[in-house]
Amino acid sequence: MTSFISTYENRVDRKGRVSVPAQFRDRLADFGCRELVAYPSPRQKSIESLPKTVFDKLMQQRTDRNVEEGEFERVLFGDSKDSVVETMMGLATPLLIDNDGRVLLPSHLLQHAEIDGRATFTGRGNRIQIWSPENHSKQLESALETLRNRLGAEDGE
Amino acid sequence: MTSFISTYENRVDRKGRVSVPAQFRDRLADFGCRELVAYPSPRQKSIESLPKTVFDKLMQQRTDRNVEEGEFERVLFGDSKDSVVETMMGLATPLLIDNDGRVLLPSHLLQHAEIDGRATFTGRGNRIQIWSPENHSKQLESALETLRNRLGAEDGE
DNA sequence: TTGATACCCATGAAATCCCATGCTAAAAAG
DNA sequence: CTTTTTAGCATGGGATTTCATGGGTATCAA
Repeated sequence: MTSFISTYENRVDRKGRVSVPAQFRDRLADFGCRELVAYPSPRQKSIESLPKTVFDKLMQQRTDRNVEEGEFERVLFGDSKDSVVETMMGLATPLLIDNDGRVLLPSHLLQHAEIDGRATFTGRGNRIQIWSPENHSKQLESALETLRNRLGAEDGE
Repeated sequence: MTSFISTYENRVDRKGRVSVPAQFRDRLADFGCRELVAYPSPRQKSIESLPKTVFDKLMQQRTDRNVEEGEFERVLFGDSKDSVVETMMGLATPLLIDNDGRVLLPSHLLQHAEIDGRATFTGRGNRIQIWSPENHSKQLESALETLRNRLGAEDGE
């Protein structure tokens, strides 16, 4: 299946609208999907998002498994181990893509990601991350640093 | 199994277009592929690229498996162990080959590889590298130097 | 009514398509 | 063996389409 790759920077207008990069919209269309589900990243100052169809599928599997296994308490009250995931569900927001290919980013997500004026969309395989350009650069720089260390600095060229 | 070999130097026009060498296009056709995925080499001032079909296959292995297995947190937030791979996904760009056999090189890749006016395509088996002619010569020279040292300067000339 | 959101259209810039040209190397003709 | 054709390919430029973006208007709820 197709995956989300590459990085794009788009403008957030005064109404809070941003164009989802056309490349990503095309990938979404492969899923038969015009909607994202977005939630704050717990570790980073970024927004994570999934195609709604993928998100729904995950939820379904999770529920089914608990029901099948007769985990009544877990179905009724949840599982303390999963509290992180369940917390995220409360924070998750569906992002409907309009006819012009734009979404409206809710303010709590904008605040979490410190986005103001410009937003960087970056592909993560089956996810899409949304950053402020500044925070994205920082993150990328440190990730590359880690990568270089891991590969080991060979020829300087 | 077909592979990319040999080296070609082509012109980058003012729109940022470059012809992909016909030899390489033919190899791509063997993969049933009219598209490359390009990303900066972390160690060198060059662009690395793979046939999109090959890249997709790689990604698919790690991407879809998590979804199938319902690995919740991993799908939602990614896996810190895989951060290197995810970083590369953000840096990767699809390069669509047009009807004239050309691709449009995005500016961040041109900058990374210090390409301006001319580009050197060089086969690396299953990959294609793209260099500025100058950096490519240097790299080649030092690679040969390394090779000579390794083999030892035994036989006279 | 007011504020927020969805829908519609206009615009400029950038990416893509399409066609013409010229170069080079191989093939054909003398 | 030399000269002439031919075909494949890289390259340039103009035309066309895609895309991001801004603004106006309709719709709905508080």
